[in-house]
Amino acid sequence: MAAGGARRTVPDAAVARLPVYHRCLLELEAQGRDTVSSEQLAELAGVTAAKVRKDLSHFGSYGTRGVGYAVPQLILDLRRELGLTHNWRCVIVGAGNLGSALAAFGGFRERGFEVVGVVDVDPGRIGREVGGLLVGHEDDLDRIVADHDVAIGVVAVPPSAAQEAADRLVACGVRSILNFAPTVLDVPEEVQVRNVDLAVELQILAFHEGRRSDPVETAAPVIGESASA
Amino acid sequence: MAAGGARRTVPDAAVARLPVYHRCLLELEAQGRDTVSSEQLAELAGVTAAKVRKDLSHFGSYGTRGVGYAVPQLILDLRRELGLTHNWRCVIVGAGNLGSALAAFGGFRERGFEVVGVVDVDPGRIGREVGGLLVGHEDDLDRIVADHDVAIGVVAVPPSAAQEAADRLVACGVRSILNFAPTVLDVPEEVQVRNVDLAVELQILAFHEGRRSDPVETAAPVIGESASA
DNA sequence: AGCTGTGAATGACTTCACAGCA
DNA sequence: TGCTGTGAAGTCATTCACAGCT
Repeated sequence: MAAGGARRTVPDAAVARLPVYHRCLLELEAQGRDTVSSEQLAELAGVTAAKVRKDLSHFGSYGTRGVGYAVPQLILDLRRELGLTHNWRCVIVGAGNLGSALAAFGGFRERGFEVVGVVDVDPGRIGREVGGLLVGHEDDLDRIVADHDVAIGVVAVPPSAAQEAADRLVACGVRSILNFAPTVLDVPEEVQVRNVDLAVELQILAFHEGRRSDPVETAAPVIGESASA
Repeated sequence: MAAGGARRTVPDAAVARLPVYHRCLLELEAQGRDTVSSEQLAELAGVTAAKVRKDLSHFGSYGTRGVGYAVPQLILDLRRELGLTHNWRCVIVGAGNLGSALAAFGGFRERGFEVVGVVDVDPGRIGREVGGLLVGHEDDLDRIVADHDVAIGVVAVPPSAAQEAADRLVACGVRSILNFAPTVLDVPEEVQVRNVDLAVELQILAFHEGRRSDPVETAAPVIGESASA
């Protein structure tokens, strides 16, 4: 918890936005822009200008007053801060629809992540090729993680198998897990988990959608719209 | 955002957790449990007991003191609150790896969502079958949305095509979009967007992984990603 | 002038702690 | 007794507003 850790403490909310800034800056760079103001970057990232400035100030990346931020420099700073100066190796557990789609997704490599293995327990899937990799057996996990110094495990199995998949990853020494299974994983404290539950995302949309003037048989009728950025 | 209605104003952070409670309760129900305490539900959902109680209190779902919450009743309350009393129709734009995986993903239907169409612009994909549906042309979008009263559009196209896909959905009358493209969509104020950028999730993991001395456990769903701009 | 960086103010969310009911 | 529901306190995050550099 409060164990004396890193000096620079960046709020979680800010951390979640840094990758978005990074993405926007790459676009700007591709367009040949060499400076950008907090307001312009905010527009691109879909946030407020004050947020951009405060977020960037957290790790002391200084812009130039009267001008803005130097795009290439800021990209470097963000890359360093996000640990993207080297590629992170990932392994995907589960070669079903989602796991295969993730393995084949080209967007990872160019953003600093390399999928070095895909494993499954289903013999019908083992040996197939997805995204240029052969699907291995789950027992190969240990070797794959060790051989490639894998840092991140992706859980893309059905919920009933998710905990076991996580246990295996943890046993192999993986300390960061991206979990697509609709289950809360039980892992040791030093392992960080991020959950992406697609149905949850849809349900959140549905919640807001339901509070418009929707023909759902709810007790309360139309109530003031939300929204406004 | 989320200025909120007059009466029941549920904080965004709480809304993001309701689907998780709902999911856990379904598990409990399947196990035959008929009551659950805030502490037990918290354990399952990976949050604190106080959070559970406060979240549930927001929409006046009353438990029984000394006992806990009645599982079936609470499921009904959550279903009503989340607007899951009827199925939501969704359409997926983009029949690439991800779009196909989403279309074939069985987990949606059982959680209240039905994919009624998948469209693409690539002639090579049109006509193929994914998840029991034939991939249609993007020009069919209008008809699909109208015919099935689609409420939610899923953008699963490359970033360069995402804005156009969103524009089309909006033009068809869709007011809720789940965006998997790594781009900030520009949509009218009344349209709500939730972004899921897989590379961003990995980058957030990498950030924490990069600060080795200070492990962090993160289990919170992504909030603040929803836009209304 | 233009725009960043930042304390101070505001607002949102979480946790505490306990009264009150079953 | 056990557990919920909830004000109050505390923590975290966002916005404001302006000093200060270019």
